[in-house]
Amino acid sequence: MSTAEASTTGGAIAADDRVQARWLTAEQQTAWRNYLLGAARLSERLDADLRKFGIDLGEYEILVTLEESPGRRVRMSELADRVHQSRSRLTHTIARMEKSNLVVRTMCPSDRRGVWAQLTPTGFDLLKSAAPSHVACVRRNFVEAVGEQDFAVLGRAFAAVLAVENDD
Amino acid sequence: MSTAEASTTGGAIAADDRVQARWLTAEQQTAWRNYLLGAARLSERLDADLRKFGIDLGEYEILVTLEESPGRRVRMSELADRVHQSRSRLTHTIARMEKSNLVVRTMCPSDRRGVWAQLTPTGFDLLKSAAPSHVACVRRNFVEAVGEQDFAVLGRAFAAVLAVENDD
DNA sequence: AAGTCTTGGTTGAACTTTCAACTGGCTCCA
DNA sequence: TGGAGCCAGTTGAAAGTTCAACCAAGACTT
Repeated sequence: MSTAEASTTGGAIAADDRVQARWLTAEQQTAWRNYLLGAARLSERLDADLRKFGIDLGEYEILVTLEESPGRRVRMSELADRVHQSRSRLTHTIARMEKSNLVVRTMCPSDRRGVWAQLTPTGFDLLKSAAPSHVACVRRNFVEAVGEQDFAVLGRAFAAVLAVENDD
Repeated sequence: MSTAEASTTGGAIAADDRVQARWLTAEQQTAWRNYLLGAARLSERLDADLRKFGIDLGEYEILVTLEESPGRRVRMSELADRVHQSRSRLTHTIARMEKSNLVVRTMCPSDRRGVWAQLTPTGFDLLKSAAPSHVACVRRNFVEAVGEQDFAVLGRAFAAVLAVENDD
């Protein structure tokens, strides 16, 4: 990177207000902002697409995760991790989805604290009908927009983000 | 699965449920999921960092945008675009920030429909104190995790996402 | 076998975001 | 000059998310 310049991840703070720290270079700032904006737009578009089927991306991810799992069911806390939602949020979300008959909750026999979220036939049908449009949307707005090469880089990049050790 | 196989952006749908469509390859799926998960984790970490200062990423972006603008003020609807929030959401957010004295709203003389959101000295001070930690957090969890090279690619990639023409 | 600690999950209230309706000011054209 | 239509911004209720407190069951310790 070139030299560290005073700015607040962006514009210039008046000279006498400069702070001692390593800022981002102009290029890095641009990249960062492109990311912020691009990611926001992308999820807007995916949500808009899924809204036709009455769900949002979070719920779609739940359906996919369930569908992929043995018996089409997953325990709540594992599901929470896999779809990166808080336990509490997942409880509420699954409650809503249960009302729409997309999933059902059943007690887990081996661990009586546990609860399985299970995909229903209705949920599976919804997934089947939403998937083609959704995948097309991801391809069009992301994979193809970015290009195969860069898309692969992007995959690595976010794997690296995940790998950053963090004192959570 | 390696080549484009029946799946719901992910796992296998039973053979007799296959749908005609171009799915993602296994590598593309992995990349896509890394992105979904990585992006979620990243914003979690940035939010956690900013929470120390009593704001979230959305509010931080507002502060930065204002700070960078002539007179440290921007009209509501332009601000909404620049921080990719809906007009309505911005109204509520700015209302909250006004209560904390981070911004003030003033009538725009040239267009009497218009409203300026203006950064206050308090808001500016908060920005100054939050910025170093925030930027460090972005560097650590994103720029450096990903590496200079790939980070640049990422910038291009999301510019491409933004460039996808869309019948909004 | 009791005591404590941890884990899995839910609850409800507080807070934030979305959605649709609405006010009022600008524009343009007859 | 007076609509018709559009643009800027707000409003309040509904929907969704977060937060902290909670209950119940497993696990570990003695």
